[in-house]
Amino acid sequence: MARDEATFCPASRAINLLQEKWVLHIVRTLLDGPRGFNDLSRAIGGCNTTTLAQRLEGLESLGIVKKTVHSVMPPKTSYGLTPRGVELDAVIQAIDRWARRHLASSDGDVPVRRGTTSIRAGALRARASQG
Amino acid sequence: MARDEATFCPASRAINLLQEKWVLHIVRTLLDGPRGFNDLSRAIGGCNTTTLAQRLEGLESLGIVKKTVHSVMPPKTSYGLTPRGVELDAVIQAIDRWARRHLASSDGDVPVRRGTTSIRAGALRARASQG
DNA sequence: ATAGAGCACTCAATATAGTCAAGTACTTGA
DNA sequence: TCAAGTACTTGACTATATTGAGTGCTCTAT
Repeated sequence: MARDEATFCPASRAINLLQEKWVLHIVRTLLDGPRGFNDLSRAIGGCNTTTLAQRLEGLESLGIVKKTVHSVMPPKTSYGLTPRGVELDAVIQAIDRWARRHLASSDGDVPVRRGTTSIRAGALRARASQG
Repeated sequence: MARDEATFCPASRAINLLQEKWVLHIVRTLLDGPRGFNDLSRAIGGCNTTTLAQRLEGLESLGIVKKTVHSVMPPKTSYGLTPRGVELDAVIQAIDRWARRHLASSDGDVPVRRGTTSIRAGALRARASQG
């Protein structure tokens, strides 16, 4: 899209948002219910706390995630989805359906070294060419 | 997800794929029909040719994009979606529906400096707090 | 009382991913 | 011959993500 479309087209802006690393993972995990910071971190796995804190702050500022600090001792935090966030369920489900159809039969031992599965040229080529 | 889930859960792997920068933009653009390299680059906008070439190669290796070299003079290349790629339409449409509901009313002048809209802490906070 | 563990982060350094500007090698048309 | 279009590639640079450690709190066990 041109600069104009990037800024004015809602779909483009949503894509820009969802393509941020870990955002979809966070939403997917939170769809199962609210979680504390470390709990969420473990559930997602692979995403370090620095990045997670950044993403959570960003998502909160967009009204997708709601941070709640419980006034108990010790003070506990929980992150949950707002109604706006819950509606991303449709996106996650569409991804899930696509994945079941097209990724389910692949073998599982993707050579992930760090971070997540990358599609950088060559990384998955040998593997993908099997299917 | 734990290392196991990251590798074995199809949805997680699909998310890892779709969160790669520009992948969703490429798919969305190609949904309208095949395009040549420069044409696609212009249509997406913002994505430089280096990254585009990498993404295209990765997506091709995953059977989502099909590269066709036409034997004309000068030789023209066109990138189109495979059936597997076309099925991502459901994901794009889900994103589009969500975007229309939640992003449409926002003002358009998102402070994009380079690349795409970032949700890094603070970048959109002031803006998002308006809605 | 002190140690160890869990919570929710933050920081600085480093690694990786993405971008920019330019260049390659080709053909077409003026 | 020159400018422009095709489809990329290269190298330098920058933005972003990750690592590993550390902070300050509380709770439980010894």
